[in-house]
Amino acid sequence: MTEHAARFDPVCPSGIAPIHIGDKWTAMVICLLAEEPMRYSTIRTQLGPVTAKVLTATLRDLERNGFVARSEHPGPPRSVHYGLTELGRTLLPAIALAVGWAHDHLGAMLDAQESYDREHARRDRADLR
Amino acid sequence: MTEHAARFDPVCPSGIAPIHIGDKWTAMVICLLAEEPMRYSTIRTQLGPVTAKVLTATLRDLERNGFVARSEHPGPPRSVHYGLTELGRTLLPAIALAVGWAHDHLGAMLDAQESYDREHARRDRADLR
DNA sequence: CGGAATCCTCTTCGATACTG
DNA sequence: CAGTATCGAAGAGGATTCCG
Repeated sequence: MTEHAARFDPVCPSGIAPIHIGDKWTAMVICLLAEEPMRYSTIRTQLGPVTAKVLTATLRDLERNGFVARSEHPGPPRSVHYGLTELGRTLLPAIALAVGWAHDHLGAMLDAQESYDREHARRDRADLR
Repeated sequence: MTEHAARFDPVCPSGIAPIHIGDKWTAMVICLLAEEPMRYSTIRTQLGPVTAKVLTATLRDLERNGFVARSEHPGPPRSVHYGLTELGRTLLPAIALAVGWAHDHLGAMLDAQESYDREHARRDRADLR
């Protein structure tokens, strides 16, 4: 079954959680490519709101680090496929750990933030007098 | 035995590796506090080249997330201690995984970078003609 | 001693428009 | 289709100075 819509929640915890892989879109790209090699425009569609510039920069960085391999098929219409390398697969446990941590402890972290912010809002109001 | 000099290699891989915990100094602070609670100035000395502003921001963020607890002992001279909470300790496996990954695969990643850069330096020179 | 205030630079991300 | 070029906004991190 082929998915044609974005597959990542816009409020996905990857921006909130304290464990990060690469930069903003890196972990999501790796997760996509872990299933199967994929062409540029497919990655773009699946990710949702990422600009071509940023996606290209992300893929270039992944390629430079040896995590993904790029293969160009001449056209027209031409297509460029990206796939995870063996080295790239070594990052999957790290992503799994990050997801697991978020599942287990993100709620506690958000509660702590709320308490902290509430406490310091009270202090700030008190400081005004 | 008390250490009075910085304990982190200035070229520590934590800035190069693709797995990050929090921001620049977060993982190192957590590693320090994992051994024992510590006062502000001790953390500062152990970390080495971190400014007061950035260390304070890092500790505030950790405190807000519920990862460290702050306890103030009035003076003079006053002292403020920071210690890991139970929630904070849940991040230790993530740090261990990051360190383990770097130990196992960082060399391969750096080799890939070198090949990539060499390859693209050749291409760039060729493109000039 | 443990910060806070201010100023600065560098990088990251996104929006937009254009191209082989 | 798979990018590149340019611009601008925002935040992270550091240097410096001052404070209770």
